[in-house]
Amino acid sequence: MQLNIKMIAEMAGVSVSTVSKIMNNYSDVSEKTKQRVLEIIEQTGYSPSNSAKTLATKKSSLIGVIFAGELNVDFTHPFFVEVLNSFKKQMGVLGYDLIFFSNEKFLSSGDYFSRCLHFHVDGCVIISGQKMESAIRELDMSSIPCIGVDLELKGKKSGYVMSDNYQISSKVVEHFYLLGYRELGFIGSTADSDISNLREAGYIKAIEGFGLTVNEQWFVHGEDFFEPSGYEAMQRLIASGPLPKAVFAASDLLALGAIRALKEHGLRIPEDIALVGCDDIEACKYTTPTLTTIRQNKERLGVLAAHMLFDLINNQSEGGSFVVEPALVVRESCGSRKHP
Amino acid sequence: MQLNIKMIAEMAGVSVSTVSKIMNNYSDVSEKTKQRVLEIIEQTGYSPSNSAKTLATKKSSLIGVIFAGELNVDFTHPFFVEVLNSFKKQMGVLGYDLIFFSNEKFLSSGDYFSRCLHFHVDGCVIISGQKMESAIRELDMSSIPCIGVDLELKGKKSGYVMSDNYQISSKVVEHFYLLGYRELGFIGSTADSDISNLREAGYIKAIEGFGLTVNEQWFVHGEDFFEPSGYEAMQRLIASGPLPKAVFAASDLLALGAIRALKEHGLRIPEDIALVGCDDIEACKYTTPTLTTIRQNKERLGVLAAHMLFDLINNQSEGGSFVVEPALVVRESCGSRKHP
DNA sequence: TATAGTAAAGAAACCGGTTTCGATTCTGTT
DNA sequence: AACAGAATCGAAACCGGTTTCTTTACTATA
Repeated sequence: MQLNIKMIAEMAGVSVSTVSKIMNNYSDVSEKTKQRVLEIIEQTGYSPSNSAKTLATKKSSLIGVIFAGELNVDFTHPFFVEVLNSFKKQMGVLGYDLIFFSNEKFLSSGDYFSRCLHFHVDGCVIISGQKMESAIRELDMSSIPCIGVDLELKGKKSGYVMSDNYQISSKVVEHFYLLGYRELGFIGSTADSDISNLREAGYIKAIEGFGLTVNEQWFVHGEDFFEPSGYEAMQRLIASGPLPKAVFAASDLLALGAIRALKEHGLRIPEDIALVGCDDIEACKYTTPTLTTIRQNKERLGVLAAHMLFDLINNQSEGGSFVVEPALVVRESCGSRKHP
Repeated sequence: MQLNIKMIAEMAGVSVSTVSKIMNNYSDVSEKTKQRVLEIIEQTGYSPSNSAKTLATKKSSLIGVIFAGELNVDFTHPFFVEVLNSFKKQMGVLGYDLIFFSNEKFLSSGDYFSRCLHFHVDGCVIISGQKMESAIRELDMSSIPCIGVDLELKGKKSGYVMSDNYQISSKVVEHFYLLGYRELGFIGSTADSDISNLREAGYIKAIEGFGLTVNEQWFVHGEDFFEPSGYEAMQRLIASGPLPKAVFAASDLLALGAIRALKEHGLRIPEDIALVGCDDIEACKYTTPTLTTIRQNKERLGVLAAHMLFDLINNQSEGGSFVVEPALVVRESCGSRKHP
């Protein structure tokens, strides 16, 4: 038989209510009985049933984690997974556990909202590089506290965290500029992605800010943020005529694919073309040449997401957003000498 | 107000019990009322409270996921995370969701068993490259169905999946042998790790099986399975005298670290020393030279783990283990020509 | 000593489901 | 028409907690 509150009450010779009060720090219980009961709880290792507690209080201490968007983003995604890791740690410290919703087909059109109700989650975090689907929109607009990671949630009980994408792009352009590169290209994603669009817009703005001209021929797009798209995009760039001197890829995986394509064509990095990625995933350190990239502070993104969600759950904030400053990580893929 | 079974019952003009019976496929309910109620459920999008259901049935449709061991293994681990991904997908298809236990300090000595009871999980999966801790042992011996990934669980309601580590090693040795390498080294981990020990034992056995001699000077160990340990282990190997002609690293990350050390010393791969890793993580494709490695069928490991756990939960099996066959992935790090 | 006020504890309703068991209605048979 | 048996449905107890409200015991004050 499972240990329950009634058994604890009997062992201590008190009522069930008294035990409950002790576990929830009510004040109307004498110090003496409190100690006695706590000792029994300690000895027996009693832990109250989460279901019963949730049923009674409508609070579950559970945070729902949603990988939104069509496939693609899951535990194997090198960027999100690090944010998630930090988020999980921080949420654990705050006393919450994480529950992951399966988004398999058999779910009625990925109805995240009703799953949140089903599990009585206190809040949830939505991870996605893609534009909003309607199921997410519904959740965003609901009364369930939500935090988006790289996803702009606007609901009254929602917020989001992301890196400063404009600044990402401008740091890249500045780096290129100072090294003497003037003919700049871009590899983005056509996936319905706010992130890609923001980075591209910022990139264009920064180029113009430095008084350079934007050549749209050097702007190509893969269908997502993964390696094969980068390969394929660079193939097109190579095929389409004279190359830019430097290219910014909106993700490291895109850059990795681009490297593969360049190598196949016997082009040297950075002598023939310089390259900067984005995300600073592990693999950047192992390529030849090693990949200059933008480091997003994933740990901080996770911690911020956790704290924002906590505040939202406890009505201590009104939502909003946090933007985290990126950092340029200089490695070998842009060379070091001034270019003509 | 939250939609609940009573409201559905009222709307349909039937009793609560009838609604419950319909949702649980009882037979003593007429087709007519069944259709009427189902229609209302459909329209309203009603989804029964998991807490209430769990409280009443003691089944939660939740699977606990535990990252065991001291830190180190978490969402960012390139191997486990892929197994987990496949596991999650399969478990989703089987109708379960995943809950991740925080293993933060504030938990009384990581008492996984009581957390399982707390959440009424139907079963759990334990992921770890390290030897058993007592908290895991307790869970293993309990009546809660458990599956270990790379962790030998022996309890009556437990099972495990792992790759055939002996075969991993023997495939590597065979590869070395056929390419003409005779002087073989090994980089393992001193972490209390069954995996490292199994691979090392299998490696030695295979070397002897080919009639070669084992030189223990060429067997070095890092303190874990990560890149810095590989770097540091290779440093020691280089410092300690004449090098072997080929080295098997018990993980790709160890191999990556070894590559870094070799490059720093101006040693060429594979001309001066050949290298094989293990796991086939993404990064293998991006190193120079690309890394020959052993591919573990992570997807299959995840699927097997899911099905074993499902059977265990439904009393359709007695536990046991599944061993998955590994495959050699030949890339550039061993060269291709026969060595003298 | 009587009384008011406070501290401590418990009874009971409630959360939203499940499940047993008894009641009622519907068949078909003689 | 009477009745057995099956089909259908609902009442109520239960799961393990929380919380309100009442009761009881104790303390302090006049």
